[in-house]
Amino acid sequence: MDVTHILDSLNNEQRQAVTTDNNRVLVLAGAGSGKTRVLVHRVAWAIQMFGISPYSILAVTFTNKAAAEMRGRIENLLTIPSAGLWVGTFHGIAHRILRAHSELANLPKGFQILDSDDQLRIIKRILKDHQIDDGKWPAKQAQWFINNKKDEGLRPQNLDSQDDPNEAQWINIYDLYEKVCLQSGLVDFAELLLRAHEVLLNNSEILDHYRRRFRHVLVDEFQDTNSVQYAWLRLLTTDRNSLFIVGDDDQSIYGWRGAKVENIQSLQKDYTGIEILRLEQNYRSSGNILHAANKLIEKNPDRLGKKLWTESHDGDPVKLYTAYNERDEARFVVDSIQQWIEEGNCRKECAILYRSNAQSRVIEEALLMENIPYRIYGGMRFFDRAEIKDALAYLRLVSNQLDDAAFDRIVNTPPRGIGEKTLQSIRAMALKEGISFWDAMNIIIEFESIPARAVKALAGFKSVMDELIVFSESATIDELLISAMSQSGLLAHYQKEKGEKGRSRVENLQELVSAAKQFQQEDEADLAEDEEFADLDPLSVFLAYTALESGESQSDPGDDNVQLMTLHSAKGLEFPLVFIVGLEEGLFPSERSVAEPSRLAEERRLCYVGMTRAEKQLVLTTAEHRRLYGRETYPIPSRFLRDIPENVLVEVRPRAMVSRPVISSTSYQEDDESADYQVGQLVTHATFGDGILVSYEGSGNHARVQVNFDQVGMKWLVLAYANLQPA
DNA sequence: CGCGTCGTGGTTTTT
DNA sequence: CCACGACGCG
Repeated sequence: MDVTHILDSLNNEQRQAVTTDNNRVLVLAGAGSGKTRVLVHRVAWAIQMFGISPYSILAVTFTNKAAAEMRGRIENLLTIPSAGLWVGTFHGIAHRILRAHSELANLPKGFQILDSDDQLRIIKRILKDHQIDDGKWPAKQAQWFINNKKDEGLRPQNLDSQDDPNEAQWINIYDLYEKVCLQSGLVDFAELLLRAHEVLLNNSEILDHYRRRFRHVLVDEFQDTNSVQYAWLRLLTTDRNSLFIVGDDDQSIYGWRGAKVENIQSLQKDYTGIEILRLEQNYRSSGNILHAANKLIEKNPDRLGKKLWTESHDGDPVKLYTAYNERDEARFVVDSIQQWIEEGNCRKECAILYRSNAQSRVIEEALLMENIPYRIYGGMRFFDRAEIKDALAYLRLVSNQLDDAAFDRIVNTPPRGIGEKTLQSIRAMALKEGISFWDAMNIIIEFESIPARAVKALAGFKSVMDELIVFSESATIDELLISAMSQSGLLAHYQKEKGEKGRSRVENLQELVSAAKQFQQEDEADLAEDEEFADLDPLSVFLAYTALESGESQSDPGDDNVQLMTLHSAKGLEFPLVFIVGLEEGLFPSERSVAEPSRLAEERRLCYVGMTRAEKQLVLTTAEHRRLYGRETYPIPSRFLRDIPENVLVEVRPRAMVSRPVISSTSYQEDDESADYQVGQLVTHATFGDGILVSYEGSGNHARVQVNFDQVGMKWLVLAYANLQPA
């Protein structure tokens, strides 16, 4: 078979990784070195060259987006069908395993997935039910505690409070939470992984089955794996399985949510003879940008060591702009983008990256002012919207009447006269008898143990649900959804809601119906292709899909928008022009990380990730004043700026205007003609009156100043004509 | 039950 | 500063 097309486009390092005979491989791949490419080609190589069945391959990533991309690229390379190939996220695969072996996992057949929102609600309810003081044990923190322990593979019974009553209470909450989930047939995200691991661990036939099936396991973004995920991989791969791992310790930015970079070291210990290959040639950034990023990351201790190089030219130096304040910073970024566009480039080639979401606001305002369209990444997921979750909760309760979380959500949504009092009776009975809310409701209706009006309201709800349950036997998912939305009055409820908000909610509900329809046609068929999953209940599978998939697949890449996102969400992306804003101590690195070396190192990696997103131009900004939480702050420039060598960094703000030099510098010197004016200075204009000079651009006769006038607000003036007088 | 007021807290995010 | 959640009133 001709396999040259698989190798043709690869460099030597990449080719070596793709074709190595070793069945344990760790590829340390720097940013922009083609790491996913290597993984994809390795799969194609194995299939086409050695005739390995796609059936025996498991490729794992972290996000649905990455998994979809990987699958697409593999299919493009292959000349044969990829049937049976498992490409997915850790969570998706764990979920499939649990569905296939729900009895062994001790889960009801129609178990459902709990998203973090539902999880928090359940915890809040537990705290209420058991009169635990929310002030001393906040629900958010309990959630964090539980998820952390699960990520570490720890159950309540594995935990020891060491006689610390505080700790004992956390463990107690965790324990109560587990019982509620189990009783309701609910599984949270961390539980998916942990329970799948336990199923494999405790059932040797199942474990053997998957070990034999997945002879070839490949993992992308390995530096993001947590303890359970690693244990899971360990369990699945014996010395008869091949393991191909791609990762970059310098891009580990998720330590705060349980990711363990140390897993890369463990790998070398646990898999003897593992071959380590490095991909160091970068195909993304021009020389100066890469050099700056290399120098920055060099400052981190305990790196596995990698030095990226490129064949491309030096390109532009990295630019640094010291803004007067956050609005000046935003204005500078927007001006630069306008200039970029005037030079004939696209808006979508520009990305503005920030450390925290709150920073986007000022930038948005500046973009709006200039009518530049933009898109913010990482907002709310489609399936997380309240109206969508309401509609889905009806389906969840239809599918599984034990689901107390779903019951709780919709019993009075839309409002139907079931108040707090009635709910209290239901909860109290459920808690006392150890039964579900649904069953408790039925008993209360039967014995009419509450006021007649409340009984009537409950009975109304029950009859809607009963009808839906009957209808679900014969209906498709989209039919059931339409029926649920109209019978319950949910659609009418949102249709009544006035304004833009109500309109978009109704639209979203309609969108949900089409998503269900589409799912029924496509995804379900995909799953049935695998005989192990052919007999799954379609409704449960659809509901799981809505929990695991963000629903953002239909983004419109065609639109030419400036891209705004956090540094975290920029990972894996690339843009010709990148701005990283807010490079100030306390903001980036964030205040909460500076005291701890390991967290500081992670911040530095985050900065490295941001910088290596840039292809042609990288612009960094820092502000001398920043309004933060309503207070004016005077931050000092980020330490990361000092790590960038001067010979690749250019300050684009005239020196005369910098009230405090950021970087001692041989960089770029404007003539000092206009040094009469300082930012912050009071000035007077013949028609506008008094104001404060807040910002400055250019030099000499072309210089423009921005003045905030007491009477007329912010104005841009050309210094040469403005005839300003110091006030 | 819906709306208004007061109070508080406020990295990063995927599944 | 501003967004969101907890309370209380009509």
